[in-house]
Amino acid sequence: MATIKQVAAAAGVSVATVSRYFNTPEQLSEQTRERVRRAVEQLTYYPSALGRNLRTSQTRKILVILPTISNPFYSRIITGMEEVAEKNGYSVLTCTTGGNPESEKNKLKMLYDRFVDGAVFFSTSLSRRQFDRLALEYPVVQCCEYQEGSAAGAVSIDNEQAAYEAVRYLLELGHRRVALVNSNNRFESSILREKGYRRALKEYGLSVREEYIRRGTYGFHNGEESLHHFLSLKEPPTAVFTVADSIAVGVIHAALEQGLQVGKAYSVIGFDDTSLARMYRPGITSVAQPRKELGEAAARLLLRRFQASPKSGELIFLPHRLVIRESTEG
Amino acid sequence: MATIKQVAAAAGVSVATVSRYFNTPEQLSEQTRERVRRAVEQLTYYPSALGRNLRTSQTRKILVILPTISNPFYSRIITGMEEVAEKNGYSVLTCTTGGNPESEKNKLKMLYDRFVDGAVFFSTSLSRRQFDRLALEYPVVQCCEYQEGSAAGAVSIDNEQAAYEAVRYLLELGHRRVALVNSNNRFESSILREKGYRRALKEYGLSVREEYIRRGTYGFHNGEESLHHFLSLKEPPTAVFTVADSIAVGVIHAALEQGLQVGKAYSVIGFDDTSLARMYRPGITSVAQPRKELGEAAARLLLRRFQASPKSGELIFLPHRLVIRESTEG
DNA sequence: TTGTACGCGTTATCAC
DNA sequence: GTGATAACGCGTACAA
Repeated sequence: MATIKQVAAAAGVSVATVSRYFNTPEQLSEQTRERVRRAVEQLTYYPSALGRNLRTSQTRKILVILPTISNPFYSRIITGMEEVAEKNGYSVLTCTTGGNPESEKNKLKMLYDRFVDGAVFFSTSLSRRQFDRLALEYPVVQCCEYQEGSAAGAVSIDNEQAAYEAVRYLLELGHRRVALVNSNNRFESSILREKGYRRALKEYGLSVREEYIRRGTYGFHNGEESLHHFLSLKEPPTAVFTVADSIAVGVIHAALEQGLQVGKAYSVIGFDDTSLARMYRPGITSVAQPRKELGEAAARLLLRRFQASPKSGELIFLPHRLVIRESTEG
Repeated sequence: MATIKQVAAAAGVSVATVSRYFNTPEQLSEQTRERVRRAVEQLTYYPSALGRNLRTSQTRKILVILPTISNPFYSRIITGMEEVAEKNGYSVLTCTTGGNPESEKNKLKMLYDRFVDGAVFFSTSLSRRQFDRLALEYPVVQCCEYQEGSAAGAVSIDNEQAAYEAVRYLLELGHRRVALVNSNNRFESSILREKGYRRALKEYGLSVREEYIRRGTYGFHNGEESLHHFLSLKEPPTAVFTVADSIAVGVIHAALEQGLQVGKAYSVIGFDDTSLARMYRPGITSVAQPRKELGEAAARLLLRRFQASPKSGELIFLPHRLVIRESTEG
């Protein structure tokens, strides 16, 4: 690897001039520029980020911390972030925690040791307190989740309202026995979606039956098992609202196997409107989040924190919408 | 941000001692260790990667360059890489190119400027020549794809044989009009899978009909459109081998809409055995790759290159297997 | 327009 | 066991 020194020597100029060649080439005379150009080419020199980062004390890198990349939901969000980031001279790096707190702690080190300038979190296994402290010290924002009152900004849809509307739609369809398959984590989104579910029932004068509420993973199996559980009840529900398309697929899959007619008579709603919802048969009615916009907003929020220090955690809500398909219409 | 100097001053020791506190604490006396510990805590000091990386001229980071994370296929591969990497003190960072050559070039800068120690490629938009040059200069390996004779090592399944076996399975089922829906890129995997397809037909004394071969994206739509094309032929195929589960879903979706009985009579095979193949109805017969093992092997390959310089590109093949489901059995 | 010289935060070498 | 000090590669005042 060639260093700036070697290039300077080869070009017969000072290292400062070589540095200028890359950073403010217009300051150089045509001649010098050419001489440096040749030396650079000759030695195939490329300026080291190691030196530059140390000198400027920034890396121009943003870390996105994901629970997993197995969920295609994240893809477009990240694309959105990237577009905004690159437009501002930043690169986006992603890493996954697998939902493992240990692993997450490990990734945080990149923030502590300044390997990246800031980070975007989705879900986090940090406690509210821990995350608050983190947000106070490092540029950090949340996407699709948020801790109220944290110094970290956040971008999200209104999960309570979204769930409310989804369930209301089922009620409008005539269903009176509506179940919920939630996730068993303590994420704000899960709590809020359950809240929305309860509000809709209440509004229709229906009481919440605890046996209609299931909590588990975001996996396919959670859906399957939940359906079997529901069918084992004396009064099985006739509609199911789930907090993920993958769960909805599990529910529908199992329902069809049991000979249920999934559609208007037996309705199922998913969440996130992933490609799964579109491709499955029947197509799955699902709550769509504005993914690209979520990513863009999150990136902008983070970039803003690089400039000014946090006034207080800015909270941005973006609109969701219910995409109707055959799983509630067929 | 506290620096090592400030900590040294606060603890009344030299910076060297503070450094030792983090790197070789056993070298310090109980006393000193305690004094440093207190100073570190007091100032909430955390060693900067910027300084360390410069000094050691390594970052202990591996970059994984993906076309997209929307394909759940990659998830377990990356998990495998991470396990091996972390066990060796490396972290895995991923970034996506969206298949965009421009974007890929951008990510390569992280390699050039030593922001990461090495990289794992899946598909690449670099030409063979370009990739070869890259591999000569930087620690780089390929996963699931490979360029024969490149200095970069690679881990992959035997795509030709895998495709051959899949198609042979369709032939054994009695099909004589077997179509292929390939991708339209020039990746080695696509070329080899087509080769395998042709070999199987040949072995059964069947001629390859060009109208039975379609090339497009890995998307759902490619499958749908391909099926419609096939049905427009005078002699439509009765079985379709596709190079991705998402394509297979498109084919099946469209086929069912056309009233075809997908199963033994009209068979479809996918590739990669993603969760999609398991969850779709009918379940999709698919060629499974040993994902975790692919990731582990790729990581090991890269780590080895960090030690010794490339003898020549090592090529590792891992076993695939055909997972039979209803789309060829129902 | 160009060069000199310092410092960014760390680790490694060499003394003591 | 501990301290000085010289790198690492770069950017940027400041001087020329």
